This record gives sequence, structure tokens and C-alpha cells, in this order.
Amino acid sequence: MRQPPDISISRLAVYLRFLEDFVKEKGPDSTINSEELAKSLDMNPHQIRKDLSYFGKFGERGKGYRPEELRDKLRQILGLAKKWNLCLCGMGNLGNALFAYQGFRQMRLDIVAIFDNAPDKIGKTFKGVKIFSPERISRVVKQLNINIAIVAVPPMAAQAVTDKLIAAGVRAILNFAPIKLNVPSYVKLRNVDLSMQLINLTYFLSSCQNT
Amino acid sequence: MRQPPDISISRLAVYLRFLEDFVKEKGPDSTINSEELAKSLDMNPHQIRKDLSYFGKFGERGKGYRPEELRDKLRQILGLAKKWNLCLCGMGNLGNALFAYQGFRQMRLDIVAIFDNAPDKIGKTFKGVKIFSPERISRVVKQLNINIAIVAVPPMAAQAVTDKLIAAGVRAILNFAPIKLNVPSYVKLRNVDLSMQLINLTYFLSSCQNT
DNA sequence: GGATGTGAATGGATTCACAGCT
DNA sequence: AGCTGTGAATCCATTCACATCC
Repeated sequence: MRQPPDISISRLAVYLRFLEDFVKEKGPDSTINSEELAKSLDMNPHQIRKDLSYFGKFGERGKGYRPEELRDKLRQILGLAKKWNLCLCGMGNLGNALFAYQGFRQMRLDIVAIFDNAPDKIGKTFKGVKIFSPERISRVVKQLNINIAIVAVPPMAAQAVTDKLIAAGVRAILNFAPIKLNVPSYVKLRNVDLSMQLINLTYFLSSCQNT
Repeated sequence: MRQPPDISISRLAVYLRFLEDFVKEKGPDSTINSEELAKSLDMNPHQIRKDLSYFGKFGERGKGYRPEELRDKLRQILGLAKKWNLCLCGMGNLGNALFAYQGFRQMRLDIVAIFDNAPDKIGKTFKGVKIFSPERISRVVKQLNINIAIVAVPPMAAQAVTDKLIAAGVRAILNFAPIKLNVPSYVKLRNVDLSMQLINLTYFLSSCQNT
């Protein structure tokens, strides 16, 4: 079979989140089929089944899926069966928001270190997590066994921080700075571009008014 | 010609941001060609030309593009020639970050009202922008001529807020709550799902280790 | 000569339709 | 009978290649 597309992985994460809630509400004994699931998530049942089929067989023909089982399988597939240690680079507004964001902790993605170069922040502790100078990235990443980094520093500083992270052994980066980061091919990079999303809306609104 | 795909619109926004900086640095008299542009943005020059071709002809054959002219055309296309009034719903951590985020203001996307139901926040003013109770959405949206809303409230509250926004006349919504919002077809909805992005990384890291 | 603009070709993802299992 | 799982068909985006124009 072919390698599952990146976008299917993202959708598996959506299915998982739904199932986490579903199991809590309905209990583990219920079943759910692709059609119900699709309706709840505003998707196409064919797509859900296809996405799952990249990874194996999880349902019973004629019945549907057992939500608890499917949830566990998805956790396994997505690498969420284990706990991950993250670091957050940049404790400005966006950094603060990301640190407080509940969605991560639910998935056992733990921010265990923060890096920021503001002298008044360095050395402080934020809800149990210490803020370090970026100079200490190499040591701290290794000591705390950090696998994933979130880059939320100003664009000018982003490449330098990224280089340090990679040198220290980080292999996956979620970047919020609106610039192109250069990373070697063995590092996985995802970019999140907030203003791009909004501009889609302004385009939509203005093209509406012209027609 | 066919209707340009959504994803091309997003890329136009990326080109525009690059050009905004480029014009400031290099001045308006320089030229830039699709290859240089592609190299700077880590893209394919064919794609850039194709994206632009959905909207017209912007370059000179044999020369390239005049950056200032292209920038202005892109602003026009993307609906950024005018100023937009936005409201922000939810002034928690994420809301705070989005409010402070510079990327919006650069594009003349102005947050002119904030809605939050915390009694200690209502009535306060935040850098010149007033915080209102969600009950006042209808009145305020109309009075301030708000076109676009950012939804950054907890998932439980998101649909109710969205309904109010739409009833008040909002036609475009950027949603950060990790749930499916129901909106009528004349409303444009974009969803931003932060934890989904991170889960792509955990998948990548665990599938690496297995091979 | 040199870079754009674009129809055609390729490649991938979504959707379909149905075989296969319970 | 009913729903999954999946090859095939369709649809859409990306890439290519070259005609076009300065």
C-alpha cells in the first residue's frame, strides 16, 4: 500500500479527539459507524474509512467501530501512547497562549522547558516550568530529553533558535514565525501561519461584494 | 478559466508578505522574477506563476515582476486595499495572544471590539479596545461595522457565540475552538487547529523510530 | 535572450461502488 | 441485511514544457 498522506494523519488526530470525548460520554460499550462519525465531524464517511484503511482494519463489518478500541489504536498510530517532552521558544504573547493551551496537555504533550532571551524572564518559573536563556538550549534539551520544539519567537530570531535546537537533537519543530526556516531533511517542520488564514476571509468577502 | 483554489489564495498572501518586506528593503525600482521569489520562499517557480495567472498578468516577459506593482495588485486581489474591522470573541490566553499579534495589524485587519463573558473583564478597555458582554454582539457588530470575527472561546461556548455573530451580520469567521461549527453557506468559515499540527510531529517521530 | 503565462501531462487525494465479512 | 475495507474512477492541484512577448 501507499504511504499515507500527511493530511490523513491530521484527520486521524481529529477522529481521535472526537473519540476521546465520545468514550467519556457514551461509555466504552457503544459502537459508532463511519456515517455517524462523519456527520459529527462534517466529513465524508468514505474519507474516514479510507484514512483508517492506510493503517489497518479497525471495525467490524455490519456493526461499526468500538470507540474505545479505535481510540487506543489511533493513539498508538499517532505516537500518543507515550509522553512527549516539548520546549517552547519565545515567551511573548503567543508563547504565553501556547503554554496555557489545554489541547496539548490532553494529548500528553508536555512543555518541560521554556527559552526566552529577556533578562527579566530568565530564571523565573512558570507553573513549574523554568525559563532558560537560549544559550542553554543544547544542555537543557539533552538533559530533559526534549524531542519537539515550538518556535514562537520574532521572525528575525527564528532561524538562529532553530539551528540551536537542531544541533541539540530536536527532530520536530512547530514554527509560528512567518518566515521560511531552513532545516535538514531529517527534521520535520510544520508551519502555522495565522494571518494567512485571515486573508482567505478578506478575499472571500471582497470577491462576494464584487459579484 | 477555472475558479482559483483556496490554497492559491493562501499562497498569494505569502507572496504579498514577502513583497511588503522586499519593497522596503530593495526599493521599488528593482525587479524580481519567479525564480528568485521561489527560492526565497522555498517554493516552485511554476506554482507561483500559475497562482498569479488565475488573476491576470502581472509581469513583463523577459524581465520579471516589478515588486511594488505586484504588491499593490496582490493587496487588491486579496481584499487588503481597504481596512477591515474585526471582533475577537474570547479574551483568554489565546485571545490575548491574537490581540497582541502584529501580523494582523500590518495587513490593516483591526480588532475594534472584544467580547468576553467574564464579569471582571466586561467594561474594561484593552489598548483602546473595549470589552463587551456577548449579549451585546448584535448591537456592537452593527454599530462598528464589523465584517470578520475571530472565535477563541472554549469549545462549549463556540456555537452559541457563532450564532450570535451570524445573526448580527458577520460573514466570515476564523475559529480556533476545536469543534465543528455549523454555519450557513453564505458564511465563510476557516478553522485553525493547533494540536492537530503537533500530532503530525509525534506521528513523524514515532514512525521514524520504528524504521 | 530571457522570463512570463498557460494548455497539457502528471501526480495525489477524494469519492465512488461494490466485494467481502459478520 | 448492514457496514467495513478497498480497488477503480474521478476530481483537483502541481509540475512541465513551450509558445509568447518584451
